[in-house]
Amino acid sequence: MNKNQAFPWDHPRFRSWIGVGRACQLMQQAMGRAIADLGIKPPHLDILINLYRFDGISQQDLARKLLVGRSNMSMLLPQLEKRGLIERRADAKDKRVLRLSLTGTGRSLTEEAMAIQTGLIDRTLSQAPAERCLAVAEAMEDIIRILQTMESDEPDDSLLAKTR
Amino acid sequence: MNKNQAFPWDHPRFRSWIGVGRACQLMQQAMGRAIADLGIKPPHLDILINLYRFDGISQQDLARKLLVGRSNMSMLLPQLEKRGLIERRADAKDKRVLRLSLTGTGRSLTEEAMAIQTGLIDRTLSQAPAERCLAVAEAMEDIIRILQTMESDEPDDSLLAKTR
DNA sequence: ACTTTATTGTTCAATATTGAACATTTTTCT
DNA sequence: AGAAAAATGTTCAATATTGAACAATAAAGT
Repeated sequence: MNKNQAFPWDHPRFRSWIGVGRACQLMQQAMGRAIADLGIKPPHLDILINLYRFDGISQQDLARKLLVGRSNMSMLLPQLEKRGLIERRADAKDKRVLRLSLTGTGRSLTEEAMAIQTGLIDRTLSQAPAERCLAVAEAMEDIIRILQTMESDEPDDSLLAKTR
Repeated sequence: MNKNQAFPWDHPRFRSWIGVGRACQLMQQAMGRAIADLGIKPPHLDILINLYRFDGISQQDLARKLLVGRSNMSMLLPQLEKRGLIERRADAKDKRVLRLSLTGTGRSLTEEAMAIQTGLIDRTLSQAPAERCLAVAEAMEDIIRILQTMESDEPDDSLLAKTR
C-alpha cells in the first residue's frame, strides 16, 4: 500500500485531478447563478450554444457533443421548444431525424447568455497567464483523447483477456 | 459583438475551459464504469474517500467538502449505512451533529475503489509531463480560489450598488 | 435568565439524468 | 427484393440532486 506514496492524495496526478473536478463543480454552480436571471440552467445553455454554432444539428449528434444520453435530449428539448427558443423540424431525407435550430428569440437569449458565460470565464481565468492557459488546454485535449479511446476499446471486455 | 473575436469558441480561455468541462465529464463517466463492479457510483466514492481521510467528520462538513447540499448527504448516507459501509454516531458534546466513520467493510471497499481510481487517473494523465501537470494544478487552485471568493462576495446583492 | 439568531440534520416536492424497452425508419447483407 | 441489423427519437421507471420548510439543539445578545 506504500509503494511510492501511501495515499492517493499524496500523489501529484491525483491531487491535480481532484483540483480539476472541484474547479469544474464550482464553475458550474457559479455559471448557474450567473444565468439564472435568463431563466435557463447550464444544461440548457449547453444546448443553446451548440444550436447557435451548429444550426440544423440532429438530436443524436447534439447528445453526442454534450456527452449525454439521447433520452436526456428528448426530455429537455421539448421544454425549450415550448418556450419558443428552438424549433424542431423533420428532416426531408431521413424521416427518423429531427433537425434543431434556434428561433429569433432563442438566438437573442443565447447571445445574452454567451456574453455572461464568456465574462465569467474571463474573470475566473484572468489570473492565468497565456502560457499556463495553453498548458491546461493541451492537457485536457490529451485527457479527452485518451478517455475517448478507452471508451471505444473497453466495451469488448467479454472476449479476450486483454492487457489485464 | 466582434471586439476581439467574433464568437466565444474563438476565444482561447473559453476553448480552454470547455476542454476542462469535457475532460471532467468523460472522466466522471469512465470512473463510473471503472467502479461499477464494486456496486458504488462516483458520488458514493467521493463520500467514502473523505471518510477515509477525515474520520469522524460531520455531515455538514462533508457536504461542504463535496460542494453539495446537506440534503444530498441526508439522502445518500443512510444508503451507505444500510449497506454496512459507514457508521453514524451522535456527537457527545453537540447533540445536533452526526459523526461519520467507515466500518471495516467500508474501509476495505474504499481501498479497493481508491486503487481503481488512482489507476484510472494515472493512465489518463500518463501523457502529461510533470511540468504540465503542475501547471494544471496551479491553474485550478487559482480558479477555485477566485470562484470561492466570488461566491462569498456576491450574496449581498440585496444592499449596496456594488461595482456594477 | 431568556429571547433571538444560527446551526445541524431531515423531509418533501420539483427537476435532472440515465438506461432499457420500444416503434419507426434506414442501411446492410444475401 | 427481402431479411437482418443498425440508427433515431420517445417513453418509462429508477435514481440523483436541489432548495425550501421544518424540528431540535446550540450560541449570542439583551
